[in-house]
Amino acid sequence: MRAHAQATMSPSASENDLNSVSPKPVVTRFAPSPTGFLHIGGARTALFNWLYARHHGGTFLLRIEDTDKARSTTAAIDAILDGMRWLGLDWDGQEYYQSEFAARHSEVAHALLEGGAAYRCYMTPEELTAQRERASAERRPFRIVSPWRDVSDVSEEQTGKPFVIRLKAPGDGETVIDDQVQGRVTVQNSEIDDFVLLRSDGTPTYMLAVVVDDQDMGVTHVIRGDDHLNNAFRQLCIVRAMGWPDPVYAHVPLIHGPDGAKLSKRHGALGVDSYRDELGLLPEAVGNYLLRLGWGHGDDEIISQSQAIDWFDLAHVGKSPSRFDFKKLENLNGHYIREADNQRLADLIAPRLELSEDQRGLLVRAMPELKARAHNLNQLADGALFLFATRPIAVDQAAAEHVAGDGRDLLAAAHDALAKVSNWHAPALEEAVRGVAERREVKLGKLAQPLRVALTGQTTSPGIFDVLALLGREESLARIADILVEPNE
RNA sequence: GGCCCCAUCGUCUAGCGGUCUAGGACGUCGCCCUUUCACGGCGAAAACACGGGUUCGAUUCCCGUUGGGGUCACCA
Repeated sequence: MRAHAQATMSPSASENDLNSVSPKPVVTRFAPSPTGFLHIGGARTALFNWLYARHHGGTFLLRIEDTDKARSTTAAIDAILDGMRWLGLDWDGQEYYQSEFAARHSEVAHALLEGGAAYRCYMTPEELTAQRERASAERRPFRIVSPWRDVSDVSEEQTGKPFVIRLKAPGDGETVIDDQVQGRVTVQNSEIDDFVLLRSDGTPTYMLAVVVDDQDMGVTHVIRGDDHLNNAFRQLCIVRAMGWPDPVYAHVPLIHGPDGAKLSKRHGALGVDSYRDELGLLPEAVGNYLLRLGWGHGDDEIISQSQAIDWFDLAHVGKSPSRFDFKKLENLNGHYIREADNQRLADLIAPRLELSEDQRGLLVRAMPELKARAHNLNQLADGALFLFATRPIAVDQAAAEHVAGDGRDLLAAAHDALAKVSNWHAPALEEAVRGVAERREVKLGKLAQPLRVALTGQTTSPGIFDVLALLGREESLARIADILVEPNE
């Protein structure tokens, strides 16, 4: 699989033991399976686990559930780690890889077997499907009934055949989980079937692996997606059969697409890497959005990561699924772009603009004007394009009309006035341009638009005086002159 | 279909029996600011799914209906 420092499965976060007095220290974990990118729902689960641990001064662990070797890839693992780092979700210690604990999983399965809480089941796949089909034909719920459940002595001929180890489910009574998000949930034990612990090839199933790993890693709080709530009852059977302490469960509702159905590729469900690279979002915006999706703190909307750590709790996590609203995410992103450091933003978009050092300087200087207008980094980069365009600059079709007719005359007048400005800064430039407008008895807008088109090639841009100042005297006058000499097409 | 869960403006949510003629945010629509676009400011439309209870009093508690979601593998 993958080389990494040995992750010791030391029970509990022993480092904290001396400091914590009565309640046991909180240990949470995020346990993604590396079969794809870190999707947005996973990111939120990770965020909640991280926040809960940090809020309680506990430990946040990361475990890669790579037991399905056929579907797990190192590229997916890297994408997950990368996504978490980007979101600022640092995990404690080395990440764990579930595949490395197969022996331990098997050991527990056999312990269960010895203790009589599990049994070898020799049913063939054919027998299984036959049973399943019979159930659906009779329109009754399928629950496996293995003839091997209570067989004590197995014939020698049989023992040579392949078998799986199944848990002996309780059968009667009921199991209750006090879920920190969903509340008290009760399930009749008759609903819980004899699920597989160890496959016929000796590998552990997910159901077994999670429980064993959570126990060995000292996980106290299992915070995960709602889709695992049903599993929790089965997992609890293993926990109790082993005599281990129940973990605290918190099942967070899933994120849905705009149409209310589970978020999927159809909705453009993306990896967090796409939120960064393709959508041009800032990690603080994505984090803030994810936090507020399904959790609230009064009327607060803009919440920093440290505030989130202070405020986060499971009690205020909503119980119903929430829909993903991209508009709100982008609005938040606009806010964080405006808040962001100019140099940082310039560094973020410089690569896609392919700038020289000098040009980077200009970009930083222009940033206060540029960032006020962008909701994502793509818009930010687009907005900066005019600064680095080479003359004669291209003029948008729609913009061209502003530099024809009257506009052209005004532009000529502006050019002359600007050429006389000695102190090339916004205030002086404004004075000169306004002077022209007054003499020609036109509103400033009549002059500003042609000027904007000549300087940027577009009808929208930062304030025109800032544009002039940013571009500099020589470049500005040249761009205006270009328009004046070039006959309009 | 069985089991489990959920239900406040279009969306995210506040509300934890009277403070609700239901608050905030995004989005939408006006107006203001203004050289364009944004930003910002002001304002508007917009919700307690329905029906029964409990209670002096229900958005808040209980039951049912409807609607939505999750889950039913030798996948995780």
